[in-house]
Amino acid sequence: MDTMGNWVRTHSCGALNKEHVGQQVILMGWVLRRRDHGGVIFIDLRDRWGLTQVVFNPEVETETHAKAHQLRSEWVLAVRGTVAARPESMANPKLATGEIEVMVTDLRILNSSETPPFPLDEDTEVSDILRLQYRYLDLRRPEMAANLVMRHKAVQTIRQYLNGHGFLDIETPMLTRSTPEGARDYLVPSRVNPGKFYALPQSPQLFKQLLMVAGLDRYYQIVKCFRDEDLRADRQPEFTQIDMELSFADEEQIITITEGMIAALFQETRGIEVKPPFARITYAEAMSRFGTDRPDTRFAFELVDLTAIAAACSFQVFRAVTDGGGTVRAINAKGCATFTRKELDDLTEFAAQLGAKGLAWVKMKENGEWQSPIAKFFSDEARAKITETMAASTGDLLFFGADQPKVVFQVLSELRIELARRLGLLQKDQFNFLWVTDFPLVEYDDKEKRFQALHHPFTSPREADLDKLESDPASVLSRAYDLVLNGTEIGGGSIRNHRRDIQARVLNMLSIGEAEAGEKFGFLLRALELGAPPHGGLAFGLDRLMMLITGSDSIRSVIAFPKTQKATCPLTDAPATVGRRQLTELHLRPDWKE
RNA sequence: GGAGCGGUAGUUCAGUCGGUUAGAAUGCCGGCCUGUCACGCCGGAGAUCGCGGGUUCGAGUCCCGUCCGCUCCGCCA
Repeated sequence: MDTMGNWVRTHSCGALNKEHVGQQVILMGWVLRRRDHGGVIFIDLRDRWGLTQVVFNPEVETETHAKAHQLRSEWVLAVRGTVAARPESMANPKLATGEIEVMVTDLRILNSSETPPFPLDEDTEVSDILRLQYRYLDLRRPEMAANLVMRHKAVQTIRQYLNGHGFLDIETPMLTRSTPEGARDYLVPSRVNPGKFYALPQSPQLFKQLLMVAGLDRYYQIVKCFRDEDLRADRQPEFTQIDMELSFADEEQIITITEGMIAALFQETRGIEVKPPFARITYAEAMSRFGTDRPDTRFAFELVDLTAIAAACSFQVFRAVTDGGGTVRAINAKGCATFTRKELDDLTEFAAQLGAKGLAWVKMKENGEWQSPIAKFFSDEARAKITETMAASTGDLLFFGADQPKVVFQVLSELRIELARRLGLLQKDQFNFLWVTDFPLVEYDDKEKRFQALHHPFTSPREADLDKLESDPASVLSRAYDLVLNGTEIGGGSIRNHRRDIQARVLNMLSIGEAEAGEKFGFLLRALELGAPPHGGLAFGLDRLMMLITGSDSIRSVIAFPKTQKATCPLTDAPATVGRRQLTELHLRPDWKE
């Protein structure tokens, strides 16, 4: 094994090209591959920036060549040599450095490596757990490194943009107290306050509002947040938010500033021009047309309301639903009448898993004829009416959902995405942004028998709806807005309640009593009494944004050290048990049971 | 808490109806090779079939339980 000695790296492994021919260089990196011809030996040397072929020729330097025979995958090298142009026929157009190679005169072996537990090439799909256990090897793979580089660029772009718009980057506490409503908290026991716990923040919501009361006017933070809930491909227990708050701004100003930030982000990371202003849709329209508050608008298959027609038809299944206050909606899968029976059975099963009792379908034949298990239950007129309402023509495939609205919306909204997936309509390079506005302030929770905030309890109601706060809570709309990208919610925010009296009425509406409010966030309510300016803001999910920007299927691909679905870290083996002494110090009982 | 899919050599996978010594590719080790670029050729080593139990003359294969991974529902914005 050698040391670096006085060698200083002159170039990265991605830097050299024809212009460097003849120069003496020193490269350092890892052995990606070795091609040992007995005589000449080729090594692909890799670092974060790229790949350079370095050549050991016995005629150039016999001793160095002999030393190079022992090199293996992932050994760490320093090589000194001369940049040589490859003959025309031997250039490798797949490589950025493919027109040159380095003829090595001196080799220093900085470290050896055992055979890696999995190949670091791009061709093998390695199991997730192995990748996470050896994440430092996984991150050597160029596509993973590229994701982290892209994330770095994104963060720098956002900081630069917000700094330029008068925002201050201000840190807020990680050890704080449980926020009301939201998700389950991660708790941290306090040693010096026996029996008491901090909570890790689900978001800096209350602190950023206090910063507005403090007069700091514009705040942002790229900050870790924590939620102790079950994981998904796009959900980790700790994740990063781009958190912002502005004073003296209304929805329009916040949306405009945000759109500029997103445009800069896509320009700098992907070189993609996205043109504000983004499309907008109200919550009510989104639900009615797409069955969800985060519609993917890259494809059609919109929901059509057939409740009125169904209520007047003779099909008992539909009639029972409409008589029971349910809804009947359908989507027209244009040109999908070629679906096989098996595909339809699969989709029916898919719908069943989402709670559908069945999934009626109609294949459109010539002259408006229906091929469908339910065709016989409809009169000619009813069929004609539905065909017309659905704008259905020969070759189309109709799917019907009949149930309570919640079920129908969920089933059909997921079905449209599944159809698009099967038809290859989900183009990863198409970016459809959509603001969703005019959310209801609250929704009724059947289990808890009370209204719950759709966004959070500090969201302001629309001024026009203020007089309905007590009389008709369900009809009150909020000043909240979400930004949706290709069917994924990437950000959301609202104008907050800056007036103490209105905040009190909202809390009252949410059945949060004065005592409870005072105990949990009395400090915020007090701040509202001491000159809180009108303010609002929003937060973006950085991980989700990066997932979409990099075209990844999971946010795990854009997080350096993510957790598994059971929220463990195979690399560090967290979470782990701790000793009795630590528990005792924290006033926790060491004899806990399942 | 629930549903689905998966777990076989270092890795990625195959393994039919339960039946001989569990295969392939790649990687690894050794040998040969001076222009390859996923180098090539020859040879070799390498398996707790996730774990536990059961059925059977016989289990990678069937049954039960359990652990782990992934996707989804619930949960979560």
